[in-house]
Amino acid sequence: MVNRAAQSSTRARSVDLYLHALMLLTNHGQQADTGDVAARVGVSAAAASRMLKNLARKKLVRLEPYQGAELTPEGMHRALRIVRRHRLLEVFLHSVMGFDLRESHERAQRMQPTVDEAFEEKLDQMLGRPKIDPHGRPIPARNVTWPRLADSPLLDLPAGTSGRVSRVTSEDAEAIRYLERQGLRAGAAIVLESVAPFEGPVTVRVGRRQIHLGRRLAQLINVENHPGGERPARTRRRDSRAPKPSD
Amino acid sequence: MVNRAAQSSTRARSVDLYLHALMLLTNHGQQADTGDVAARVGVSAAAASRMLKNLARKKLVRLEPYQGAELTPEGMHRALRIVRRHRLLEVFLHSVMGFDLRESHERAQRMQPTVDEAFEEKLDQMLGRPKIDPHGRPIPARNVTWPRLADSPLLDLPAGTSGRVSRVTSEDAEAIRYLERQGLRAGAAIVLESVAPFEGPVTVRVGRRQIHLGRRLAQLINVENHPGGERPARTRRRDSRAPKPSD
DNA sequence: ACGTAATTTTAGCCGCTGTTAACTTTCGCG
DNA sequence: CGCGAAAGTTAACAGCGGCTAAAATTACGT
Repeated sequence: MVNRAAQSSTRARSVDLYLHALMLLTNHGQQADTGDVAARVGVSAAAASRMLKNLARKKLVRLEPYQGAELTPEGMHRALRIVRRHRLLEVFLHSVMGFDLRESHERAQRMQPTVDEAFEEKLDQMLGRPKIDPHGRPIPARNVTWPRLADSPLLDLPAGTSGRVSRVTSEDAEAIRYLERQGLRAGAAIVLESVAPFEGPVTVRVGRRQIHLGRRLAQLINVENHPGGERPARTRRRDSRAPKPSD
Repeated sequence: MVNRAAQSSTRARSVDLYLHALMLLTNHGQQADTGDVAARVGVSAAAASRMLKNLARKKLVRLEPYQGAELTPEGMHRALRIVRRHRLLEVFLHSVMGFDLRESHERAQRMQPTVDEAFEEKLDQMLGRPKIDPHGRPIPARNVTWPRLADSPLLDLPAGTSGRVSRVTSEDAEAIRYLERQGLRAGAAIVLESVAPFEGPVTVRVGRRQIHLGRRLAQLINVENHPGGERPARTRRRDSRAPKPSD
């Protein structure tokens, strides 16, 4: 009748936001500076500065005052778990609940602290152990490593290659939507017809349409690998509709 | 790129816990006293006392110091919305995610603050607008009123009546499980054979089994109404498996 | 009826995380 | 090279919500 023990954990929420932000800001090797972190988390620079110091004290972050911060291996591990949960939530919110990308992101943010081991596992299972989120970004695996995705950036391929779009990865909803309207969505058959030199436009064929894209947009497109010369015939990915992410 | 506005609400969580507790403790008319509230929410009496004062200041609760408290109409309204969300979450967690009753309850508690209008509606929709939670308790309707349930407590019926179990309502998981094992679960055909006088045992028939129940257990059972003399043939309710609630 | 036990309330404290305002460090440019 | 703006850090404060301890109130048994 008494229901102690029911209240428990909504503890340690905001730490997660900072780790998540750091992960995204530093995953290409650089350090993240306080301002960027603050902006990403949505708090004042003062708050971010202090939190970074806390995280440093907890050995989750290596901090060089006035210079920047980066995750320690320990912090990286924690952050990957957070990213995994966040992206699983996004898949759920988008594909199952039907929220658009922006809303899915925001709700995932809010729901994050309610996800624990068990929930994460059931969610993963229920969603069919997705490898990518609704933005086309990879979802860290259960062992908290990045999954091997069987695709490559379109621009890494030689002209003439044909394949199937695996995902369109961008934080800019407009960009995704534009490509979407051109038929460039996950699953679409595509032929890379030419790549103009000097950062010039890229020409691709989608169905019977020929499309010219700037490098920035072309960069967003990934195509499935088809190791030998076989037809691209693998299972098709989740589609990515709707607007504005940022994750 | 900056993602302000993403952080927003996990605000005002614990208030909800107190309102929920008050709703349950007072819904039979009585006042709730501080100790009960504290126990239910799982905090010290001091914490509960102060929170009750806050709620009184906000006009959500009418408080007689040292005596007890009850919800104002406004508070009742808020509480009903909370209960609605809690129970929808329980249905989701139990029926869709597969958590047992106890876990569903605890998780619902934690997830509560992440549910807003839109989420509530999608959830309700996705679950087929359930009228009862996994404990057999009614889920307040969208307009925040108790739903009319087409059933009656078994003990309100005259001996000889037959019907179909609509729900077994209890906070005691053991009780539910015991009845479960006797075949007394939602959907089961049941005949009320006799009710012994002087608070004596109740005899029911389930299938070809005859079962004798104490009044306390018998009280938990509700049977569907079948207005005229028609066979009970309505759509079967969700089943209620698993253990320990408290909600 | 009265004193003691139980309950409730108040007071004071803590930790967390946000803010603004002042101070410090860095860095680019004249 | 030095200076001022920009970026980062520290300080002081706020509000929430928990806790314990002490004070206040109520309630009950003899």
